Amino acid sequence: MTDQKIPRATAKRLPIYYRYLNILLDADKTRVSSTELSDAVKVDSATIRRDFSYFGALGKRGYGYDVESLVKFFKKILNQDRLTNVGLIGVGNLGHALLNFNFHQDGNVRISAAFDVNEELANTIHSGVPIYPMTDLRKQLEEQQIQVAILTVPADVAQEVTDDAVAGGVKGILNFTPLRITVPKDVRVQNVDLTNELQTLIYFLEHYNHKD
Amino acid sequence: MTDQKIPRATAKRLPIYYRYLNILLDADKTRVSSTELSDAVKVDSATIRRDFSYFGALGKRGYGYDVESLVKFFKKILNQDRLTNVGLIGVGNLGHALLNFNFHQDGNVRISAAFDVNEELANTIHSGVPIYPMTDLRKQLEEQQIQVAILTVPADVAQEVTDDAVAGGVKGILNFTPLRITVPKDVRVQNVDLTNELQTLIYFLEHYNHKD
DNA sequence: TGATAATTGTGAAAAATATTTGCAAATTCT
DNA sequence: AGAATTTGCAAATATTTTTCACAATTATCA
Repeated sequence: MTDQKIPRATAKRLPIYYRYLNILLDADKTRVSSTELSDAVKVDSATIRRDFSYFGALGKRGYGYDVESLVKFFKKILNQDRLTNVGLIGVGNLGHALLNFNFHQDGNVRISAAFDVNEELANTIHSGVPIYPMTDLRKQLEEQQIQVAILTVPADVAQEVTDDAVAGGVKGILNFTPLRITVPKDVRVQNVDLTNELQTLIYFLEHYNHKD
Repeated sequence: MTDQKIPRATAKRLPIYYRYLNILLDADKTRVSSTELSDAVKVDSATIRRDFSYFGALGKRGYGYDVESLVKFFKKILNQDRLTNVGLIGVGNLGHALLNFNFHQDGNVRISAAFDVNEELANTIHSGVPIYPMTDLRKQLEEQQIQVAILTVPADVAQEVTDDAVAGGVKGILNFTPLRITVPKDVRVQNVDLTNELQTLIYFLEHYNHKD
């Protein structure tokens, strides 16, 4: 919104930087150069400087970057400074695992509500997260002002559930279904298609014998 | 190996094409044109033809593509025609879910062995998959000729486990740990960093108000 | 203090990747 | 046979990402 468009490639590296910077912070390092970072995260130092530069001048020439302020900066950029509540839609196999999955290693993302069609699951609490019936999806999302949803429902209901979630105010969806859901253009979808990932992996395996 | 390098963007679209072609097949459609496909999968028809052309001349001018042979062809390309055995390393939350996860909707991928350090888990069977102690990792991978592994271990042991798996002959790793593991260049790693995906999603959410 | 070394930030070039155009060639359809 | 389709593909274009290269700035040390 405020800042200009950051390249997708850069955005994807931000969490990687952030993670390593935190390690440095824990190790009480006060400064770090792009070259040092480069070694650790396996990204060319020029690329790192370029990436950082999209956010302005974060470093000091002849010195490098101050670890603490860099962490603080990225914490803000990556919304790690406040809790983001996330809804989990579909408590099957995968959904269940994600309930237990420790998303908030660095303490910013929390699944605060889950939904399932299964009446028996509904109104119980799993891993500290209340599970609501699917019929309450929209209402609960609205009430709890949840803007991010993880979609782990069967493919055949993916679209209708999505529509419902969007109606409930969701603006970002982490989509684990193999379906390419359709959403209004102000809603962002990030697809995580595990089957697809495996297939692509196997494809490359069979057809090339090298990394890239 | 045999075929030349296919662009990553193309490779990622293959499963999408494949999925839709199967739908056509089920609906007893015998032919399809790139234009028709285009509508369905939301990819420009020229791009589709370009994509297909990497694999040779699959269609007939003036006619289009024969659905059945196309499906057959992609089935082979995507290794859907034979079972790929996969090892699951680390039966924690996520690992457990993946054991149950129906990877082989179209019947080609099967987790045939799982591994965990937990002595109590080892030597039991979960969801029909035998769980071996981590100490047997290399041996079992070798014996069962497993070339693909799903890595769902804690980050702090990710690298050593990887080394072990690679020693056991693994050529492809679906890496769920947040660590960027180091492997020989003939081993391919596909990273699935859920925390990262969520963070990136949230980042885009906060910073742009449009899809792309 | 002044010289030397380190390091950023960034314009511009280069490289990599991906899409689109345009059309000859082949095929079908009537 | 002639019109209408539709592929396959070379080449052009567009987009995205990385890298180069160096002035500007700051730190460090003799």
